[in-house]
Amino acid sequence: MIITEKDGCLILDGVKCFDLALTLDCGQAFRWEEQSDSSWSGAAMGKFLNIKKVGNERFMLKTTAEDFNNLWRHYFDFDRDYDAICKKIKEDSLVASTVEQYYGIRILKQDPWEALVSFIISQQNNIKRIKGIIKRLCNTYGEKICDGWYSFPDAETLSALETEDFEAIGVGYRGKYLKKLADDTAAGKIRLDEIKKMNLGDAKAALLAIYGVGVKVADCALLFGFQFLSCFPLDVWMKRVMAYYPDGLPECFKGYEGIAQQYLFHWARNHLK
DNA sequence: GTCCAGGCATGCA
DNA sequence: TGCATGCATGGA
Repeated sequence: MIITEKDGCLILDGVKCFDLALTLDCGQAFRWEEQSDSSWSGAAMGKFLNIKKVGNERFMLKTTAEDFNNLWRHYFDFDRDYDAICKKIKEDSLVASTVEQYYGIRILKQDPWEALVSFIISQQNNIKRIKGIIKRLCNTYGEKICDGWYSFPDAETLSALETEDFEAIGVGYRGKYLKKLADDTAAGKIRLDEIKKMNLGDAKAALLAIYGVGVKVADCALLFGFQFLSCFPLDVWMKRVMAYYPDGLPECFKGYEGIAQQYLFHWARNHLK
């Protein structure tokens, strides 16, 4: 990947396996919005970013070199060889067809807190409504980053709310989960930074101990927020996909089950309605 | 009107 | 690694 600065923007060349719509709007992150010029705007880690595909393997990012190297490079996992991973998981015939149809899905390295809160909201909910709730949460309780964009509110901020305040932005019965999570995190009873240092088994057990977090929400948080690429979340769509794997997951997924899962998830939502 | 969505806690057997 | 049920909300 070659990085050049131009007119206050960054140009990335040689970026392989990166489709903006498939990566930013595939149900792993909920804050990215496509703009009228087909660029994508979003916020993460307290920063705003606009990114646009401007050529073959070429992208233009409205950000600084400093923020790119400190944050976005890691967020998009640009230093991981996704082509090699795709080649490996394509040893499975169903994944091979999904990768050819939807080539360019990457797993984002999101902030653990944002991922955990987002996937608690996601339970028994649909993606369109999840995005609306999270936008209201950020616009109401986040700090302003730039015109129209707010940070994801931290635990201290949310611990000042009551359950009714969460319900007022449309989270429904999940309000009591968020209230307790915010309180316990702000008080230091839940330490996401410590969970991030654990092995997968311990990290999953720690997340499952949180009120409102079950197996599915824990797996999504671990995959999208704690960088455990071997997690394979089973939601209602993936349970339908599992009919194609009566003998369990193929060996070629090993270590990258979560990436295979995201291709299969996208395929299922489009073909198994 | 009914059904469903990136499910979970609770109570019961 | 039991199973049934209630739960908030809004789009299809």
